[in-house]
Amino acid sequence: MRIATWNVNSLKARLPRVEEWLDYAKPDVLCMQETKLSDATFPTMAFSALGYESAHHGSGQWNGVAILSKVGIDDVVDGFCEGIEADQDTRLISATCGGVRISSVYVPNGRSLDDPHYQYKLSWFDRLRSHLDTTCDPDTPVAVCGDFNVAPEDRDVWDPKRFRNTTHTSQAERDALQRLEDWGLQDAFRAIHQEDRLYTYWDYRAGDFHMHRGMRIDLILATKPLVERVTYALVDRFARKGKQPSDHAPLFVDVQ
DNA sequence: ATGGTCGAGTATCGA
Repeated sequence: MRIATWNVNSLKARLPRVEEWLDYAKPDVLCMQETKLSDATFPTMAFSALGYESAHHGSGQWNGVAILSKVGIDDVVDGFCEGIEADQDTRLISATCGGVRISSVYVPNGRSLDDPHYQYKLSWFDRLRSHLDTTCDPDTPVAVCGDFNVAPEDRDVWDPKRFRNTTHTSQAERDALQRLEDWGLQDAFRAIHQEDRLYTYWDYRAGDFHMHRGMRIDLILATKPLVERVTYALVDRFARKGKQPSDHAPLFVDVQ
């Protein structure tokens, strides 16, 4: 089973590239973020034509998350579960696919350390942890996939010095990510790859992609019973090249 | 040393 995640940065702008990628990468499950679509404009038929069932949670213009699946898509939940303060944005959708509880997450960017969105980001992480506490069991297969807008370690950004006193690398953000790992999630990509300079996001500006100036902020976090089944993991840099790419590359893991 | 691009929508904001 191949589980993938991709921040597509507008599914309207990206649909041809997503269709192309589904055709050759053949994921069983694809989590998408930043669809920037309402549920009414989500291209359900385009994906069903390729053999995928889908679930989308979006309000249009900003954010928006989706799950595509060839292995079933059951018990869909939009956003945080009951009992947790509702999110102002559409950043989380969860479903059970092929026996795995899958979430597609788009963690708030944070903007800057003194911006209210930074506190929103930290609060969002804590609510995600509470959501997992309430809805999932770390002794079962769970995958939380998406754009976390946090580089877990300094080696996950191209130049750590440039990221001091900015979002994506601050201790509070990394602590929030660690609390998800404390619950029972592991970085499935790192289970396979220990090398540096492996990124998932490159700014459109300044030729950052070609200069290898990237960040590893898209993650597949998996519980122990799932991460033990991972046989292969890849960031598909090919999808960041060519015509009208997203600024993120897709990431996937294969599980036995 | 700084900024360099996209995509939202159609002036700027967000990333």
